[in-house]
Amino acid sequence: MYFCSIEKYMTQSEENYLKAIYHLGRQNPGVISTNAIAEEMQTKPSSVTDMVKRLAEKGYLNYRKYQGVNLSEKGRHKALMIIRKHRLWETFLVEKMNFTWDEVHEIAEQLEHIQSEKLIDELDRFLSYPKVDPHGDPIPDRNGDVESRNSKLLSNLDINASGICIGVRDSSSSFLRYLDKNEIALGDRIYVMEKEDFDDSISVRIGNRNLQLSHAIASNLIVTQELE
Amino acid sequence: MYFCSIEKYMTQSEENYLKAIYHLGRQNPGVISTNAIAEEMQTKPSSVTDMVKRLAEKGYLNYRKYQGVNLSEKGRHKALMIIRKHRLWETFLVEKMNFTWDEVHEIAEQLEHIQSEKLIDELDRFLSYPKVDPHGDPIPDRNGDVESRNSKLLSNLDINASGICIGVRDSSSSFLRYLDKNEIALGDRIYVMEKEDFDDSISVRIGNRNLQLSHAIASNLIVTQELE
DNA sequence: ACATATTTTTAGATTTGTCTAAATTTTATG
DNA sequence: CATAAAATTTAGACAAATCTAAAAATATGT
Repeated sequence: MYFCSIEKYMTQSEENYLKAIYHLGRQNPGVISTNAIAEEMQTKPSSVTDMVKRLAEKGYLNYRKYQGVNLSEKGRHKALMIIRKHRLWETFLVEKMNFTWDEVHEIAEQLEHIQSEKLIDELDRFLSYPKVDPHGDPIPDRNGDVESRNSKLLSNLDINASGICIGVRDSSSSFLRYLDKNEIALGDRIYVMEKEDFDDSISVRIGNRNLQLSHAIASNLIVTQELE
Repeated sequence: MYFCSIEKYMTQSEENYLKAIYHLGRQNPGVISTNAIAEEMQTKPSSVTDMVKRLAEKGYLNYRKYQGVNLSEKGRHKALMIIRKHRLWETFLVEKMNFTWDEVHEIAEQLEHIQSEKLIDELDRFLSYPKVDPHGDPIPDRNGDVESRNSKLLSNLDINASGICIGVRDSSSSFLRYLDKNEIALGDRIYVMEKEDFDDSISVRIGNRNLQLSHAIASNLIVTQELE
């Protein structure tokens, strides 16, 4: 458990960098490069260097010149708290405000910077302590603990295997709208019937429908690891 | 009705100035001085001049050098939309998030800058279209219309008159906590028994209790105008 | 009315977060 | 291993929002 010292608020920009660095670290454990952060943040490497120095000075990052960065324990905890806020707000927007799962990201990007621990804990209670957000991403608890799940990408399932769809790797609205259009939803059981070597597309069965999914689609659907 | 052109978002600072100018205009109709804005915003007159110029350039204010400012129709509408958001969020915090009326102001100051018309309209629906916020302040509707009410300050009621407490002029947490401690709440009927010339304090009856209220208190309680 | 006080504005500096362009360090290649 | 390529950092500039100090305009008092 991380104990918080009394400290000044971070700026929104600082919070956004921390979140980006956290996400990059999940995708690709180890040290994170300046260029990777710049791409993730849609900014220039020189801007990243400046910000990284500031965050390192404040103790959120471990940084060695030319060697890339790593979240410190303090930075990891802070990033998890921002992600907790983001995902709780997304859940709120879908569950209570009649938003669809492809509409919530941008607004949650704004709401995640609201500073009030009490508000977030009350929101959590109000939503009955949800474990995952509308995209299936796990919501960290108030201590920063995240429930880990056995999961795989649909594209990695073998023929004749099946899994329950529990999340999306890409939560862009275009991908989400594709899933809506093809009536693929979280909770659906997906059975892999065939895999095409040439383009890595797969034939699946969902309910009583057969669908052909491209690799781009299948590699962005997260399913439970189920032993057959 | 005001028709909105497609326009860039305002910064939070710009929004805060607009809101301050709106409030100053209500307190004291006519032209608003640079110094008054500086005091309201807890900043320096030179900073106000800079901002006022920008807001005037963007069409939110009428400004003549050395002559003070006025909200334009566009500025008034924008200010009302910010106030609508502020008061809806305050209502949300009290009604759904278990906040007390003295805790909500600062968080609503953050939330009022969230940019999403749909979110605000959904929030309005979710709260069943409230007419007033937890402090009794009226909530503008989505067109910027505010329900006007006949109201008076308690300190202006005559002896033997009575009124229903419908709002507070000062919503600082110290004043609100004073009211809580003395069990004075919105909706209470207050009967004026006596007025003391010397210090303008008044004796009132609320329910079956007699209370002595200083002028500072009585002049911050808003009551309905009731004819006897 | 005229000198003085007050208010308001301008000019120049500061901070945050960004940029471009140039310099430096690391990595890759022949 | 030397040199080219790529990645990273530095230096200097800019916009937003603020400040201080000085200048300009307006208001006030006798």
